[in-house]
Amino acid sequence: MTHTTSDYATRIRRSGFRLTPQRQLILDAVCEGGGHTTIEEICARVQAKAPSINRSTVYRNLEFLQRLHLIVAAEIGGETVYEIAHNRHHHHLLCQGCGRQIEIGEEALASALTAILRDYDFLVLADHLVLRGLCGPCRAQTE
Amino acid sequence: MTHTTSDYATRIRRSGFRLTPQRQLILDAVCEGGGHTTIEEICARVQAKAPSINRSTVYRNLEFLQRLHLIVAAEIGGETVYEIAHNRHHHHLLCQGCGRQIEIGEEALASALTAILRDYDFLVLADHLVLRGLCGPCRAQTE
DNA sequence: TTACGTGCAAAATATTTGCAAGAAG
DNA sequence: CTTCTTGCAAATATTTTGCACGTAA
Repeated sequence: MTHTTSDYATRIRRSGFRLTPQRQLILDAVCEGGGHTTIEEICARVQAKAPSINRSTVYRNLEFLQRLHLIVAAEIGGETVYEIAHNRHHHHLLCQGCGRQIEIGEEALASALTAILRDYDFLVLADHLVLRGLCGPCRAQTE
Repeated sequence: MTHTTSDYATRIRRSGFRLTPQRQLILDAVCEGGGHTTIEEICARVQAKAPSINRSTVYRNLEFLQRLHLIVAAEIGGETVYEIAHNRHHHHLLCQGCGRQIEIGEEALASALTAILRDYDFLVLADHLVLRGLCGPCRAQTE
């Protein structure tokens, strides 16, 4: 969940791009989100530290950081959200009751996806899926 | 995949709302999409038949038809898409190579979701999931 | 006849782009 | 120095809203 700045710095420079304060702050902002973070939240965090940073810079860099696979995007309820890229593929459980996010390894769905490959001749590439539902406490509360 | 107008008409009227030509055309447009249809496609189809129908009417009615559970929405790549509501829960496989859509029953993921309930005490409610990947022919082509 | 719905236009949001000035390497 | 980046502003794109008029039931 944490990111060591130097690592990212190296990867950005190695790719022939520059590590600007803006990029660091945007990366920090995505990281601080813990799980999924919206553009709005990213802008807020970034501009709290450096108000002069423009929205378009945020847009451009979120796309840039995705291209370098330093962050990944997912859709939740029509909204694009971002998080720091893990090496390990994984998915998320998002509780509609309390908003809690649970991260699960890709193995949780692996057998189902294998079955789909077998039954439908279709290779699912979807990493980083968001599955919505209800966690135990919230289900108990609803009943 | 088809919808009998009278059935929908009845359901709309029973709920105390009106069946307008606009609503019929919008419902038809969603239906013609076969699988998932974007707002843009819906507007195009609707306005081909009745150019005077306004975009805002389309927006309003897509929301309206969702409330009545006559259509359902899903997100693909940040875009909201619509389709006629089935009674049967199901998911979609979307080929990133050729754009082909394959519909799969909910049972394809059932065991995985049951395992998630057991392992994480989390009940996944996500019906109508969109899984992206590559179909057989497209995988063969890529290699 | 009576609300429910629609078209229109304008407002509110969200995202993208061109360009000159700034700065990382 | 070089050219990648940024900020700014304007252009686009997308969605929502208010309101008077139209119409389904």
